[in-house]
Amino acid sequence: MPPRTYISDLGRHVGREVEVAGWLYNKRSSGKIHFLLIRDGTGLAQGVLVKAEVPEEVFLLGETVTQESSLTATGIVRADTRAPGGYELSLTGLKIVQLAQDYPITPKEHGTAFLMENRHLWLRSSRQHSILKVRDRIIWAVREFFRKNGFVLIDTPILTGSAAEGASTLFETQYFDLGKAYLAQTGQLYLEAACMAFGKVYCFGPTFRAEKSKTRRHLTEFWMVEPEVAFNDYVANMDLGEELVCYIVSSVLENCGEELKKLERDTKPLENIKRPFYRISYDEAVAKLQAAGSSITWGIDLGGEDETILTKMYDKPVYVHCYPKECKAFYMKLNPDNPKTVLCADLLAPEGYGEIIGGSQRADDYDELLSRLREHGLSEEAYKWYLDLRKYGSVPHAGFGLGIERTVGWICGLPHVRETIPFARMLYRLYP
RNA sequence: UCCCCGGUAACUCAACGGUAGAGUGAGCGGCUGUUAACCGCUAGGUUGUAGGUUCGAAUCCUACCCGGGGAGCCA
Repeated sequence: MPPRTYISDLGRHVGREVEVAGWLYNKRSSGKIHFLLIRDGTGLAQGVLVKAEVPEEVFLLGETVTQESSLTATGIVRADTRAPGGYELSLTGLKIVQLAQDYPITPKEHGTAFLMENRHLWLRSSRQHSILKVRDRIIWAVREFFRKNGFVLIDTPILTGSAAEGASTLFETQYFDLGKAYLAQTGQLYLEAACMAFGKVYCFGPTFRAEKSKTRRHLTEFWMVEPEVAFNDYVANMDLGEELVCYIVSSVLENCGEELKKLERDTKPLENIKRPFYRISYDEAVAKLQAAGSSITWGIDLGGEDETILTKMYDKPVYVHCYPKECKAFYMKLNPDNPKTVLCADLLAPEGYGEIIGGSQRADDYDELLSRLREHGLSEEAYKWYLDLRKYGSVPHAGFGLGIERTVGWICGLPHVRETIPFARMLYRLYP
């Protein structure tokens, strides 16, 4: 029996007979010669089946085998520039593991609604394969970055007893006899507790928003990484965000060149992602937007259109900091230089991809936090433990959340976040 | 929740008040180097649902259902 090999390793076996195991990606035939395009998850290889060179029954299997049938094939590895992947197999044997019938996704065009309905199969196509490999790399880069920089991973709860950011809509469930529980929309409050224990911490997990958002930038379930650092102010927080984003981008450029090429992503704008990024205050942003014709007035949040206008003025990500406090969550620290604003900073990705980071320095004074809780009409009892953190050795601290799917979408140059996660959860999609 | 767009063959679309059609996929046949292979033939439809207007509706009107995009909100 020839040795089993992954397609990505074929280059190490030129001239020798090997076995590959996978699925039929596509097939072309010319009567006395079949071209079987085989994928195994590591790559694509073309198997060439010549009538005169194999037993009759093997050649017939080449006619029978259908798109996405599972199979094993043996053959001699040859370098050939005509073949996708650079190597091809002169087939000596072929076995069908299971014969697929009427595979719904053909090599021709399909609409996204149909493809999303067949997401469990769509994952097999090369474009989706590339996107999810970039996602994998981004997640590894995030974990590497925090580990190298001395952060401790803290897993925060997904089931919580109260809303973290108040107004947003939460997914609700009944929690035994203790009443309603909610799916977490951030791990931040728990992370603040952990950063008082460990100094530098981060959490990384799924987060849930029951908002009825129907846009290319929203999912109801998405992944967010959130660092929190004791003794950092909002400026150091922006520094950390820049370092993280640069680390992610350079890791993708270094390791995913092939994937980005398949996605036809122009890597020039990504190669430009180096510190420092741009930083402007909310006040400056409003002035620039008004000059550019936006109808924004001081005191309201930037709209999607405003973000697009703003990011197109810059060739790198841009931080917008110190928003009016009315736009932002109760836990953000008031700006001592202008108490109408808070010490926050959102990072807008270039090329119109919008907000990928939202962060702030946190309110660390007991009385300030208490009055802000009351302003937002939140229960003091539910936040007792959170207030405790301001009673026992409170320190300045800051953190942010980075949205993984938006980051994947930006780096891959995709029009919609639904392709950046294996199984997207959206307003009208819970299947498959 | 609001605004805009759409729903015709398995898929992508055409037909725009007068006999529902093409390409792809599927099935059969041909072809020894194909690259979304190519060539020939065949099968495949209660036009999202329910009502209405009309001699006649895929087409016009109303309601509903299902999707897509955007607003708000956010990562």
